[in-house]
Amino acid sequence: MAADDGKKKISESTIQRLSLYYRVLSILEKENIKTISSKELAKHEKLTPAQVRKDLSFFGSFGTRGLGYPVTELKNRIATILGLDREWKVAMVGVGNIGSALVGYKEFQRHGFSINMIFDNDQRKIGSNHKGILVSDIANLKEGLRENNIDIVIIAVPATVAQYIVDDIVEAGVSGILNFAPINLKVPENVILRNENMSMELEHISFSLVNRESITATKE
Amino acid sequence: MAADDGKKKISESTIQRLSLYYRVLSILEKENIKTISSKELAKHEKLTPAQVRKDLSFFGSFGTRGLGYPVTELKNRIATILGLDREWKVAMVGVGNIGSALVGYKEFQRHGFSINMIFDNDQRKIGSNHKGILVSDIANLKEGLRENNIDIVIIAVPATVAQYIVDDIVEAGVSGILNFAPINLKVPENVILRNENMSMELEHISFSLVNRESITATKE
DNA sequence: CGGACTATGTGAATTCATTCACAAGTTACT
DNA sequence: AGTAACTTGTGAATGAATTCACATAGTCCG
Repeated sequence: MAADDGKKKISESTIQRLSLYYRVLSILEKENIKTISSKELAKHEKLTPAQVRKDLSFFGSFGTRGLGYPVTELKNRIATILGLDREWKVAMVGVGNIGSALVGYKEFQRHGFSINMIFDNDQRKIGSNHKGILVSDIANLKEGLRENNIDIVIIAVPATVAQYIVDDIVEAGVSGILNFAPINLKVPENVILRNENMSMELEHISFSLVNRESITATKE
Repeated sequence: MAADDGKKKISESTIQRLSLYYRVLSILEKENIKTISSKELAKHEKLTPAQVRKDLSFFGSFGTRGLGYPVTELKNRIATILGLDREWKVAMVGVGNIGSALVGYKEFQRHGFSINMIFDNDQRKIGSNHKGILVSDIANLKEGLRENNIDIVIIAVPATVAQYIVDDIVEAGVSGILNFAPINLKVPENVILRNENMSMELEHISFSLVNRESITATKE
């Protein structure tokens, strides 16, 4: 069971699916369901049972043959794997439309991400209170992040300035960044950068609708 | 049905990357750059030149050997492929934190997605104006979507009610749905459903940070 | 106009991810 | 205790996506 130090390469998609499992398991736990099979779990997220088992097997063997997986325990194990068993200190840079919405997004808190700093460059916002958090001047970004030991920064600023801000964040020693600006940012390779591009999903829908039309045209 | 005319199967990730190319090309066009090689294009999004060429080759051959791709033309071609050369009528369901932010999100407009209906169930919001759009009663969802020929609906409601709303949307004949609620929704297979799960990316960062620690610990 | 470059487009090779299939462990029931 | 029914965990097989490598086709410049 302690086969941890072997550097297995876990695929991106496996990690994404762990998030999904975690979500489902949380719901099942609330419904007081004690045990779930890979088959059932798979059905909840439209995956195959084999995939569920393979994903989990990268991290250990959590199930009982003939029975399935213990819901609460598996949920907790996944929480540990994903690092959700701790509180992450998060800062938001930019409280425009998106930034402001994310500060109030309950789902983040629920998973252990607590946003407790906000930065902006708008003089009208600086010093004001946003959902109980004081908005700091972005001029103090670097020191602010350092002094508060921020783990992760969420960037919700215009694409044009995002790179400058990232540079500061990196200099401040933060090594997890979630970027909402629609641009590809450069960071040193020891920094984890993930991008959230909301237009992309809409464009995917658009693509699918257009390509589906040939089928629709021939009538159902 | 009829349309099995040797249709190439385009992978999810190719489509995602087309969005990225589109984004880069738009910027290049503004910078008045006329031509770009697969190598340069790849560099902008940290991909390989071969991947860029392969992706594009699924849709035709747009480049000139020895020179590269014509920026504006390629951009327009991709727009056509992705269906961004038209105006999509979008409705937002739920104007809480997230919904409200997305209604004001400029990036959507820029890509041809114009949100021109909003639905909510909160009496205090119904009838009010949100960034110039009248908030309608969600009780009228089905008729509203039909009457206004909505193409795509964005769901930003609590997970607990999301499925009911999706059922209505589907019944209204809408066949593109972007879901922000953290739950897996069921739709008929002719409906395009995509999910945007913002916690997922944060959890990915969290995972990477935790797993990086072992490396950081042993290395330098 | 010709030769040196440059860069595409694409089958073939390779790498990576998913699914299959089955031995092995566990339960439930008689 | 024996057996039928489940379900995991995992190598092996399959399938998908990425990268390689090169023939092909154009550019550029003296």
